[in-house]
Amino acid sequence: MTTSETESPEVRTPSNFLRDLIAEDVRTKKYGDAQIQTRFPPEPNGYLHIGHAKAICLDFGLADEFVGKTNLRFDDTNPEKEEQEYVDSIQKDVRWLGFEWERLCYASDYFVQLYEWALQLIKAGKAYVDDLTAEEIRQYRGTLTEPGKDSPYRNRSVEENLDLFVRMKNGEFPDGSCVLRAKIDMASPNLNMRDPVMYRILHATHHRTGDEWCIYPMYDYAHGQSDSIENITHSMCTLEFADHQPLYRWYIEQLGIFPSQQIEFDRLNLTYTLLSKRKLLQLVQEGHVRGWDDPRMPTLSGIRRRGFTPEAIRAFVASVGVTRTNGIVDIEMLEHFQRDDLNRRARRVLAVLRPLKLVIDNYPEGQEEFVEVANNPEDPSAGTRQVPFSRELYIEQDDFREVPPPKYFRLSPGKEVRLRNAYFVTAQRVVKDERGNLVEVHCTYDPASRGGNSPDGRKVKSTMHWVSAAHAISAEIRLYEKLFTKTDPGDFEEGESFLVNLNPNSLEILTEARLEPSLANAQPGEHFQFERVGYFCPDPDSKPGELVFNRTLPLKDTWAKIEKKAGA
RNA sequence: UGGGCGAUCGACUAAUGGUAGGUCAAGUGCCUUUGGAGCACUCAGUCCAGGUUCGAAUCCUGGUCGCCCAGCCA
Repeated sequence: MTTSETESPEVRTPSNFLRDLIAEDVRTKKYGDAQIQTRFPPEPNGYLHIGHAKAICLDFGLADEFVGKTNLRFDDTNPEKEEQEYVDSIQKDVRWLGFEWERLCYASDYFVQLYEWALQLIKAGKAYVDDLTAEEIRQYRGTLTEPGKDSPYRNRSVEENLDLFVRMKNGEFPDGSCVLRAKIDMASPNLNMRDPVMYRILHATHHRTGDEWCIYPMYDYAHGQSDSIENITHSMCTLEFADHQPLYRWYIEQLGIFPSQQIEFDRLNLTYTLLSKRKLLQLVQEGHVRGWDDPRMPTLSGIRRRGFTPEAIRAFVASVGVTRTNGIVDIEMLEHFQRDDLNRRARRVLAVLRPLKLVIDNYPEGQEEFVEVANNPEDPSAGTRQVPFSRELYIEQDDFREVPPPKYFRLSPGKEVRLRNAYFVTAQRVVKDERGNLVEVHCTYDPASRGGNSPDGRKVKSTMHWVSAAHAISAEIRLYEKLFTKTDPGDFEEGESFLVNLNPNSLEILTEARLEPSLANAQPGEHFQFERVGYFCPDPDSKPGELVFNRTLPLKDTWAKIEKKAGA
């Protein structure tokens, strides 16, 4: 059993440069016998979105693969934007995605250590207090093509810097009056090295440290050292931080602490999707959506409410891979993995979104029976259930045409179709109201076709879903379309904003839907396929007797394509 | 026009000097008690120009194009 012929043809996801790099570090024992340690470092200033899911899968997934550990660390160095609400939602979302952290950390846990290291750098002549205003600092920084010039305060004595910095920390100075800067090189072609600010004065209340501090470290001064404190071996971040890497290393080298290494990868972008925390915040604050967890939002809480699953998201992330090129993934790719997942697990039910009464003239009045229906044809172990059938039913308005267009296989006068798992019916006549609107279709059924097959072997072109009018329950159905009309929501004319690309039809609410009675006890967190329609899930807005369903995704619709092609 | 990073089917991504392959999308057919799913097939790519080599997506040289950086945000 050792020949290559008997090896199982296991499916393996192709490698990527991150995995290769870590594997190489493990092989060469770059960190000795220490285990691989990563971290996921969100700033608690907003909700996590699908883009973060990629980072989470990489940070946790790769560590896991190499038998390492991952910390969840809140990068909470800016009290003005951060809130406990975000801290809570982030933890919930990471767990929902299926990951558990080794340690829960906060950059604010390291404020004392960071402060002491700042004193150390001042004593070493590597940092100074600068009294320049923010505007002056900008001017002194130079431009992309011109070098900056030294601040007049750059050569203060160590004693003076120490005194000033301690007084900064003690709250003797107002916001913005001065900053602590690293003394590096004002002529560096990398702007990040032109004496970057290490600390600024912010008399703000921090969500964890309260009013204990009035000076707060900048990202660059906090991140690498936080990594180092936690013995992070591989600190993965997105491409835009590549220019920060020299500074990341500079602090670690000057301080002589554990040499964590930063590695950058490409951020996830999706068509028709906005993944900017600032703009998502704007959508929420200005009421363009119903909240961070609006099912149209790309936030993890939004797509969770929409009915997306962690399994599908993880499969999607694995499939798009990781490189250093900036691209934009087709949203269809995400939707494919979600349909694939739900197709395997979602229980099938019959539900009519836009009802049209169908009366079976030759079915005995007052009679009812139950037909057996498979809960999931993809999974026989899901079993079957009994669904009530009677003389008056509802079918989908779209499933009947008085004048059928070419290739239309559904019900029309004189045509015979199958009611799923029930009987063959043939449309006979229609009933209209005084304004000429269709209100009922009358048909006849073939009693011999019970279960959905005719003993004479007769074939029908179409199978349709239905619900028994007398037994059906009603529900509100929320249909979602893309939130934006453009592939790139950030594409707009001068003087406009991304809001012009908002899709006015992104939410449609249906109130007439009729569902099979087994759905009466559906709970949020469950997933269903409404046969022939799409995947749906109960919304938390549901109340007893007042069900609300979200459409996660519609089923692929070949007929819609045919119709579109014919119309075009 | 300083610095950094990058460029493979329409999209994402493999091939690490040796047959340019996979997934999504698109299209065709088969099958079907979901016009779903599934199955089969098709379309379609190495940014450009030179060079090295028996052989280049890969190495070298020179271009072109794209993204990022001038917060006391992260």
